[in-house]
Amino acid sequence: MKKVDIFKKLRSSGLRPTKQRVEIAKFLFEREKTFHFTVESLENQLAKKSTCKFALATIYNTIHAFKKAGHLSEVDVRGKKTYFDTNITNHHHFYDGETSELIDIDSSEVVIQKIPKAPNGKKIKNVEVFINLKN
Amino acid sequence: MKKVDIFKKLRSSGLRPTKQRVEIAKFLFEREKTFHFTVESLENQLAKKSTCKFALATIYNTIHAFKKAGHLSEVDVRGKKTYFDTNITNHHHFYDGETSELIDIDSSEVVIQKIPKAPNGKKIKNVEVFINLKN
DNA sequence: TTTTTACTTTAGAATTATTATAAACTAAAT
DNA sequence: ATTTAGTTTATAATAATTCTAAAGTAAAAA
Repeated sequence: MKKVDIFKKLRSSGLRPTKQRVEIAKFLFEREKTFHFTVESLENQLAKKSTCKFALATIYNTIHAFKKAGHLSEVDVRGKKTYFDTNITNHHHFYDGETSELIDIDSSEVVIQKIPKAPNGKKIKNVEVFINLKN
Repeated sequence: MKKVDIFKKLRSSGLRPTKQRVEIAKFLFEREKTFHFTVESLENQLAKKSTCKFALATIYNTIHAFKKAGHLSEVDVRGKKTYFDTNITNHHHFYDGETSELIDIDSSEVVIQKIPKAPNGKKIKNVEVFINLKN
């Protein structure tokens, strides 16, 4: 992902490209593969990688703006912390309860043959499959 | 569910049948259909239905013991509160984000044709399907 | 029974993740 | 250069949950 795209992501999220936000955006989007993170893990890694400081509130605000703009998705995981995913395509997850680790499953890896129809007046937004793992 | 079964549930969860615990167990298990609840909703309903008082800690402790013993399951839902389910069979859920409502889907209503194999050294514990709803 | 022991309840404090606030700061428009 | 509108930050507030320690209760022992 190029610098230009980082700026595009920020603008399309309604965010001015400040030092902190550019660093966050680069950290999230300037990589080959998508990944999962929590605000806590993001804070730790930013603290290591970057020279400037980040208030927690800044990280929360930025992440939420990205999410609202569709550049990040949130993953349903049991537990206290919220998990985010830079993979915004339709996909599924393995979840390893022992390590609290999430692993992406490509949409094509799961085929659902039968599904109930939505209840009265509701429509199906999307279908998410969680495969819980054990040792 | 008979009184005897309530006591069985308590004992198998390692809990002495105290007044509070019996009331909680009756409220959860003495009904025709399974249902979903949060600790907050449970507290409210117990306060209405019952004569005795319940400390929050008692509700949390009791629920956790039931869960540990397999008499309750926890549902993965995005959000702050934890949802519990008295349906402990393998099943799936509709989730209505607008009303925060969970609806059970019987296992037989969903047929999965293809699924990836578990990663290195791990096994599949179970597969949960979430159908997110919109209006 | 009574006594003893181990487990329980409870109110309130502590913790954890997250969100709100308001003062100092900075980017962009004028 | 100055103004304006948006930002960062430290800290306070909130919300769900867990911990704690004192007072209470069920079950076991005598």
